[in-house]
Amino acid sequence: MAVTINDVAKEAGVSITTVSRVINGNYPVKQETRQRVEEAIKKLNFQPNPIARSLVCRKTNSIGIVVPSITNMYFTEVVDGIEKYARMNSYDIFLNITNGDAKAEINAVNKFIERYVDGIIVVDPQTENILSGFYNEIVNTVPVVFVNGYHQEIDLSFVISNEENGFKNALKHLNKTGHKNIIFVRGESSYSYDLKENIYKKFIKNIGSREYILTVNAGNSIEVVENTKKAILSISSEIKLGEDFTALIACNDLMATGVLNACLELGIKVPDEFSIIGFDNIILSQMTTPKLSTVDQNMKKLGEKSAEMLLNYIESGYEADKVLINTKLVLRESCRL
Amino acid sequence: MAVTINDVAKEAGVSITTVSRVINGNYPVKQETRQRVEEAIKKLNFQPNPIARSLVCRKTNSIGIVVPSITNMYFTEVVDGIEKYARMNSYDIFLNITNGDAKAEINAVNKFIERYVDGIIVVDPQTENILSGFYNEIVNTVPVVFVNGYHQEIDLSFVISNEENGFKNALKHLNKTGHKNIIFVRGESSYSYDLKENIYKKFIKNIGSREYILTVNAGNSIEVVENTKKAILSISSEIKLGEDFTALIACNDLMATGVLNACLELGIKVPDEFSIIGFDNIILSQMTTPKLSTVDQNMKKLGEKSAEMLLNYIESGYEADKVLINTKLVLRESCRL
DNA sequence: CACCCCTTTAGAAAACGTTTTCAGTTATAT
DNA sequence: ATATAACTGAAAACGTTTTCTAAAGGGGTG
Repeated sequence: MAVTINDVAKEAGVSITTVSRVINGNYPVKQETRQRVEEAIKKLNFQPNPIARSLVCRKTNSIGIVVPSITNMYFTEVVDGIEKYARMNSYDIFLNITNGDAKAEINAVNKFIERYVDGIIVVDPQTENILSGFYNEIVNTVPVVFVNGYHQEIDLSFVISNEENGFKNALKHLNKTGHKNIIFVRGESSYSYDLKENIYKKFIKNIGSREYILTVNAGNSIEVVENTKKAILSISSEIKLGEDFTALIACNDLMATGVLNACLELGIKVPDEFSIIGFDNIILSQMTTPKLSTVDQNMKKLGEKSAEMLLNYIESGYEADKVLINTKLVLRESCRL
Repeated sequence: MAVTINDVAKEAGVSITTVSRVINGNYPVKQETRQRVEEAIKKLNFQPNPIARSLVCRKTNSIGIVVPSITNMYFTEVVDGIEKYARMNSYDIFLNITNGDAKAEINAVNKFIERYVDGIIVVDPQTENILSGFYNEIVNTVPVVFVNGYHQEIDLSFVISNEENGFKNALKHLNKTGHKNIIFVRGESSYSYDLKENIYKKFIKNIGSREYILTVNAGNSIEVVENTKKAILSISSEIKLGEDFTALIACNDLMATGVLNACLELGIKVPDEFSIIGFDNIILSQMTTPKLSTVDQNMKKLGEKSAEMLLNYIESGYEADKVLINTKLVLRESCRL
């Protein structure tokens, strides 16, 4: 069927060894011979079978990426960053979506290992899998890098967004522009939510103002927006938005959008009467009216950086490391300037 | 390093042939022998090397998916559908993002073929690649199915969303709920936009009303929303929204969102003064206030169906075919009911 | 009962398409 | 002349599946 190295060798009148050498250029071949081989390759349009290659070299030039969801604009940008970097460096990528299920995540990783991928990136790993030590074993077999997720005192490789910094800046901005009482909205349970809540509490205590934490039910992207909107609507009788509290900071842009939708429905003017700041800077944040002020996590860079680390590990060996990606407050229209 | 079929054979005291046979169950093996082998496999935790397997069987149990963008909620759901179906049937998926570049699409397909994927799904193929005959050659090598895109008189396999039907229904609904003058907004050039424009024109002529076609510049998702908003804003002096025209139908939900944003800014009440219907039913359409009425394309099903077709081709041989997926008008809050 | 034929079961070896090791020959430099 | 470098090929290796060959067992026939 397909043309093999044997056909080329025959055509050029050399051994397959020589053909292999001119292909890989890792061994001296006489100029004249090389030329003959190259002509044969071109003439027959020969392309080395990567499978045969993989078998002997134990290298597949592929990486696996496991991600909780792909209908989530956050992850989508991370994956985009990974894909671009990987492809630029001629790695192909396998995709596996786990729906945030811990078992599914483990299965995905094991499947990738069986497939002999050269490396694995896990976006937002399940905390229990990190803590169980599962990955500490895996990492002896194949390099793994994680994008975000729980990483305290864990000897694994992470690319982490500097959420503290960005979140603190958002809080500061709100306060600097005259807001004292600021609502905090978070989801049910996640390392990142806890992190932000702690910062929020400390900040509020520092400026001596009133704390208000709203926890909304998780779910898919649509549900997050919906649930947040409902939650805001339901507290709006108990608490006067725009008076008792004049600002709100949300753990992500979906929640912020939900808040915005609630304000629209309640007739509360954003940002004139009420300021909102989201987090992440997903594309949605530029599709609302007013456009959301938010903290840019640079998901694309998170993805690129994780891919860069992974490829380095593949080439030069694995060694646990953590790299921090800066976040940046981006002021748009949903808060005072 | 890893345990091979040889280790198992030695452990069980049989030949590798026998081990292979109990693994694949394609040849009679004495009950007792089988048991011994199975125990050895379990004891050593043997997993056949898929690469060696691929080399001899010429089957990789993987499919390639090429998609213009992954930060586009439309494609994202298609990919989600494909991934789920493929994984359920134990195929792994390779992902390649082309950014809508025709050359990149060709490269992606060629790369996948070099990798010996068992099949390829191309989402929204570039019309020029379809017309050039490129794929008609490819299809002799490996099955390919397309999701949407140009498909007139083309002898290739498509899963197509029945856009005509859904679009017509949306138009009818608008007219039935008292709208006569309806604006049509489309992007620059695409088979699907042309299709809808033709239906629109015919419909408007039929009901004897005034035609107004607004073409907005393409770009990424954010730009589409933005450009549409600007376009609406700029025609709003020339044309009285809510008076001259009381409704609008857009070629996709991003455009519809842009329109909605413009109305919000202009103080035009949706749907009381102005009705909007989008197209696609991407998640964004449920995140706006009011929620967008739209035509559901069931992208997930498009993905699933294309994967189903592809796997059938892989098992039973390729044969060009077209299957139509129904669309459905979903009425929410952005238009009269 | 001996013989033959067929079925069941099993292994040796070839094949898949590469890379790499080993051995060897020729040319070049000292 | 000799050591070294440049160049080449045969064969082993990677880990499977599959083909080919064959032994063992069972049942029917003369």
